[in-house]
Amino acid sequence: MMAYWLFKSEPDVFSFDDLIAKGDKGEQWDGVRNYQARNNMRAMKLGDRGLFYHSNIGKEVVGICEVVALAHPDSTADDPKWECVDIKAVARVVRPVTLDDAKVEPRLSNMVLVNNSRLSVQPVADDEWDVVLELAGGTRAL
DNA sequence: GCCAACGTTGGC
DNA sequence: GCCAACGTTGGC
Repeated sequence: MMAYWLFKSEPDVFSFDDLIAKGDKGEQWDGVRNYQARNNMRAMKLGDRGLFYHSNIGKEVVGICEVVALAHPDSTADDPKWECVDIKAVARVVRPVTLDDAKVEPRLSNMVLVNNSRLSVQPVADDEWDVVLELAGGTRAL
């Protein structure tokens, strides 16, 4: 049974377009040094889907990604306790869903994005996922 | 660029 | 094991 997540990235460091450029192999989601975020990645299964969110610039969900490798040690960390999954880009959203959109949508009032803006890898509830995609007007192929 | 919120570190 | 100090994130 598929779970949903949200991956946050500063687009001037690593954007959704950068992930698209990595192709089907995707890219390891390295650099996470937060236990909650790491634990979320440990809980991910192959095929789980995620919202790709641009923080700071845009502050919006711009695309959908998929987990293509289970959690493994982060090659950029000196300590093997830091793990990460690999993700690849799957689709763009038709219309980006901004943080403001999420804040004013009552059905998203419990969303982690709205309530804990600092967590960089977050779980997304099934119904929240549906609402976000509805606000996005669906997805389109890459 | 500021600062609030949060997480981590380290002294006690 | 508490908590003050510090560092980082990310919205504004």
